Amino acid sequence: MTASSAPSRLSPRATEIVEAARKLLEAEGLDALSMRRLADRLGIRAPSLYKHFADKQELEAAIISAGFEEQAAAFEAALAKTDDPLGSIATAYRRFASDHPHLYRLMTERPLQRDKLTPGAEERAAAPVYEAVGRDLDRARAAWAFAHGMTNLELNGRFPPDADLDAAWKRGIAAFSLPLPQKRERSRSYDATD
Amino acid sequence: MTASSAPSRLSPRATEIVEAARKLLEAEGLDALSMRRLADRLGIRAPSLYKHFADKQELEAAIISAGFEEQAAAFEAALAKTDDPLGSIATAYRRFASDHPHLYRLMTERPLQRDKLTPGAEERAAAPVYEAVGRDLDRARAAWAFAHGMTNLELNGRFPPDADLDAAWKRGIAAFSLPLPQKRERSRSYDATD
DNA sequence: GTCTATATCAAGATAGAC
DNA sequence: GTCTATCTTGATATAGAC
Repeated sequence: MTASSAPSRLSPRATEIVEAARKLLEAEGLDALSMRRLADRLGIRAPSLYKHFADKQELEAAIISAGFEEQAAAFEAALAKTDDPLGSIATAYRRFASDHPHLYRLMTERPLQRDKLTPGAEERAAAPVYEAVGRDLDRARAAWAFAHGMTNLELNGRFPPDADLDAAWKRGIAAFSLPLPQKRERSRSYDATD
Repeated sequence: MTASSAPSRLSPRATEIVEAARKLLEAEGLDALSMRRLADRLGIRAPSLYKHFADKQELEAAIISAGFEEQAAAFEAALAKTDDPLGSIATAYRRFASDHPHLYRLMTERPLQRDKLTPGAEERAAAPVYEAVGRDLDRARAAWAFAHGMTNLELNGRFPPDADLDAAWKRGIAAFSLPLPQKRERSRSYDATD
């Protein structure tokens, strides 16, 4: 009974397993992430995994938690040195998803089992977005939805192949950015229709 | 060989099967949509379904095509009688997804097999969004991404339970709406920071 | 921490008769 | 258009030995 249902520190071996699982996920996609195939990669048998994780959900939650931590670090770094907070975070967001599309899917495509996640990880990833929009909750949620929507539609190949997605990203970022305080004249420009 | 891989008119029996499949999907979710369970609902055996559809993907494509047609009709109706095109379409979009969450997921969560869809159905559903934003492609894509992102995050329970999602929707709709031509003063108001 | 053996279940799909 | 019989594959998970 090494495994527990409450999120707790992982043993060294469990950490190795999570890392292998993430590699498998990123290399071959969500459908390939089965206990059998993971065990194959580790050179052990599938039932052995259950000594480290109570069930597959717990393993997935560990992967997701690690993803949130990584996302949080990327967002915090993006925010640290920029005068375009939302643009900078959006770029980091987009990059994270395109670097780890299958991980991103795992993290977003289903309801989160929050009780199994590392406490605080999700919040830590969300906080920089909130900061970047001037601590306006509605704006933060709308901006997040925009970024997630772009990412998801892009990952699912829903845009035409010739679509200028950079331009669409820019349009959305502009729509949710705070006006620069030092130049008041610009506060109207990004909504000019033509 | 009743079934074909190219999208063609469905036989009456095939149409019945698609309707039953959609009911099963909407009632019990994507995981429940198996050939066996569908056959059960129809009172037949699973192999019989393969006389009407070459494979499961073809059946799913028929469901998705019907979903696009329905979405298109809803959007066209929403656009017909309103002075707030994007707001009106957004409401229709949100309603479609909340009325048919599992269908919405089927329609959005994976890459589309476009060669199996009813020709034109996807485009017909997209056209009203394009119209609603003044035929600005970047704006249309950004607005679509916002709406899809809100919907997807909502369906996946990613927002806190006490989040004011109506407000977030309003904020996003405002961000992508065309300024009203007759009242020029309003064109700044929806971007006021505070 | 890993093993073998096994339970249980369900999926998509085909062959060929009627 | 539907049937029975069957193939093939793969999943999560448990028991109990070492």
